[in-house]
Amino acid sequence: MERIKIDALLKSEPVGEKKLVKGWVRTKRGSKSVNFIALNDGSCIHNLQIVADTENFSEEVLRKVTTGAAISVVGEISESKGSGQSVEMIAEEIEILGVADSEKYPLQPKKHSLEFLREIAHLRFRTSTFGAVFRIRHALSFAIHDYFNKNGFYYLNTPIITGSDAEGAGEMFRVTNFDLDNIPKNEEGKIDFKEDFFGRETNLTVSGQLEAELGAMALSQVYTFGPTFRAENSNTSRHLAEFWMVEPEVAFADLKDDMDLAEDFLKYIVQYALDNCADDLAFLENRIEQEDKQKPKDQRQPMSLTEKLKFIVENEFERVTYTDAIDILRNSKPNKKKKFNYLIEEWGADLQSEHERFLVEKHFKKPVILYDYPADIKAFYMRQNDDDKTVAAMDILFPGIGEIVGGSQREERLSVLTEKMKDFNIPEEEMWWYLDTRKYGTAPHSGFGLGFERLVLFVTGMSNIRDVIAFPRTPGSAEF
RNA sequence: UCCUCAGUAGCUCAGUUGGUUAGAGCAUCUGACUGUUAAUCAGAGGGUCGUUGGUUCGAGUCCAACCUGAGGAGCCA
Repeated sequence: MERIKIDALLKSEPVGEKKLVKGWVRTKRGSKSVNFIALNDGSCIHNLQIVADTENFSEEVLRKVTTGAAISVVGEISESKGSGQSVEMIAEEIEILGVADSEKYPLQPKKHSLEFLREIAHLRFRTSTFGAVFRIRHALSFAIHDYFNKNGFYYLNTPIITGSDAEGAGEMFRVTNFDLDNIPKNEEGKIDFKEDFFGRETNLTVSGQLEAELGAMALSQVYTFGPTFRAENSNTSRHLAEFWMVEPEVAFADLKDDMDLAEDFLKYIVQYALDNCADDLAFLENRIEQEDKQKPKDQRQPMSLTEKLKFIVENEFERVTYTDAIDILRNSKPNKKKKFNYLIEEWGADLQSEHERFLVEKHFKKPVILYDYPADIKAFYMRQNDDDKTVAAMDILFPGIGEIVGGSQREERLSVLTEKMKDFNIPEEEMWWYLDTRKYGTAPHSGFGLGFERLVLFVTGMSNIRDVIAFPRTPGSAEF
């Protein structure tokens, strides 16, 4: 008999038919005469209730049906006599595929703290919460490819090992094949990278953007979606040393086109989750509500998870220039009453988390796109505006997450770009290939980077980024 | 990296101004129960109180350093 997934079974409710299911036991309860087994196979949030009449099975078999065990069951589907589920399976054959010693198996049929589950990340997939999170993560990932494919973008795989250290996006992880106890030195006593595997210094990528630009300058529209590495000693609920980033790059597009693309893209992804992950979202929403009940009223979420997601889809993002944002902040109550840790005094200051949160959560109460930032606080490749003070950069800020997207129109004018690189101390000779796109057939182009885990955080309503990636890499932590 | 808080049974936590043998709920095990929904009821087992050092007649409790975790900040996506 062919196995049926529990999701398909619960949706079709084939009452009266004999079916085969396989999965992992969540709980077993019952009396002398009858046992109830909650079985989950990861195909959906729901469990299938298996009813096992103790007369039909040896004590030996039923004793091995414990939380965590993998079993295979054949039985007839019938309407449930109990409440809580509409159909159940009356077991005829139970095969134990893999036992789970109940004295040692760490997952119990009760709520565990997320901190504890992080320590057993290899098993946390088996909980309802992480099942929901990873199904949603998959759906979002699929929606991203779907959106770009429908809109004429090509998926470009940019290198993970990069020879360029000029990407300007933070500390990099060194990639080397050297025997670390015996590193070759040159005549000056410095490390001789000519002897290393690639014949040069190499690192893990911090961004695929520069390479994506090269692709966009021929294919018109490309996107990358891959792992990204930052060796920053960041210990927050929003940062990972290894994370996944989505980076579209579009030729013949200015900053407004870039903002339009990012907003449309985010709305499509969120709508996709609403349309395709209703059960998992409902579970997570309920979970958040239960947690909120423990908190004081002023710390509770103003909107439920699905309300929050619908709000994103249904409302225009607020577009504000950096200059206007500074004015709003300067005249804001927390600034005047000196409640900000960093007071806004003059134009040119970098915005802190508290300022971004004020704009998004208090002032506009919706996603905000900030654009036209001071050139001094942004990267070298961003296009200089006519005012000579600002660059065509934009950040999208989401409630609870902060910066979810960072993008810009790229500097396409060779002389302006090389001038900028001098100011930023970036050697032209290392970037010859990048500059070639400005020498030969240069054109306006734009793009942005989206932190995938931050998107997953927002859509699932989880609060720590380590709980939306299977095996988080953070400073001092690379178990599993 | 900085600031704050925490670390007691498998999990979640309580433990009084330092004072006999360190507790609870859940989980586990044993038994009871004809349909349970985190089943219920009865009983049992389970501890190097994060580590090291110090103060003291005496430390889970006080002090120091370190380790681990969480929240916030910086860096950013």
